[in-house]
Amino acid sequence: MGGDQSVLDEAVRSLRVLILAGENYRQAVALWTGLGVTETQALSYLAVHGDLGQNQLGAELGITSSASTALVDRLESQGVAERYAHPGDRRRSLVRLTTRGDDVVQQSHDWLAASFGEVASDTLPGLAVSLRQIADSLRAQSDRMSSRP
Amino acid sequence: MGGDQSVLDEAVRSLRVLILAGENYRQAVALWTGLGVTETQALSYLAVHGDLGQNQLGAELGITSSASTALVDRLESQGVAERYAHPGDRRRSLVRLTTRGDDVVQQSHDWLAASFGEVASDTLPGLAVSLRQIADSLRAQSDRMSSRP
DNA sequence: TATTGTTATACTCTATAACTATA
DNA sequence: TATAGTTATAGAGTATAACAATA
Repeated sequence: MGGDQSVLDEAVRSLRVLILAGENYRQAVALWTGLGVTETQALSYLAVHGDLGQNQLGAELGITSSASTALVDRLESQGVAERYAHPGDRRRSLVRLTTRGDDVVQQSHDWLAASFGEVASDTLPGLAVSLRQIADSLRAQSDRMSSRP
Repeated sequence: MGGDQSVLDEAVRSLRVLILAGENYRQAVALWTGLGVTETQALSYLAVHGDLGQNQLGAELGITSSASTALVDRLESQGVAERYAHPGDRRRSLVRLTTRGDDVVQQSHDWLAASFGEVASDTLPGLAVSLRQIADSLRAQSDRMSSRP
């Protein structure tokens, strides 16, 4: 009867709305902090993955190495992240959050936490797992798409 | 013992990763279709909300009315959406997807559907509800943030 | 030779402000 | 007067390409 299909369609629709809400959230955080959208994405990546090489960070964000240079310049001038030397490879700069960058991340953490307010607390652990599975699959899917343009 | 807190923290972390994956997905769709990021966001909004006024669409995307004009100009020149007259208010232009715009949405629908591949099918209906709840709360939260800058 | 990052230049997209047309 | 959209101009952010330093 196509029940499976309509269930999947509904899930896709919800995911689409969530992605749009995430992009809206990103703009709101950027507006709130006075940073740009890409800057706040970078802070979020650094919070999740820990310190990254400058180009590695740019690759995660989908920008070129020259744009990465400009991005980290802005992050440093705004005091939310900083370069430091890679131990053992003098070509590389690693990037880490400053205390002020951590503050921004913590603030956005609280805002994200509030968005779970309507979710029943006993479903939260399973939901966290599902969100991560979707994120990982979506990332893999996007990378496959990008690799054959 | 802080168990509730750590469960919530883990959920927030998963949501953060999912938002980043969504932004990565957006870039991949833009690259694949040859459209810009904002264009593909607009197509997604039109798919979810149905036809919208030009400025209304821009407001959803967080851009100004002049940027909306330029955006819809691009959507039209690329053949994925089109203006049509509002019946009864000659100031307004409504925007709708073209057949080609629908094709883009359908293609991205399939990509999104694939990202549910690792989710157990019996959890899918409840998951769809949770995703929508999170999206709605996140959107409301972001609007609250934006209204006091 | 390959990799990491920087600089110079051009392009795309968006914001601000002034304007037209309609309600 | 207020609203929907357009145009002109300026600015932010990114891409491309050429380059320097290190592996």
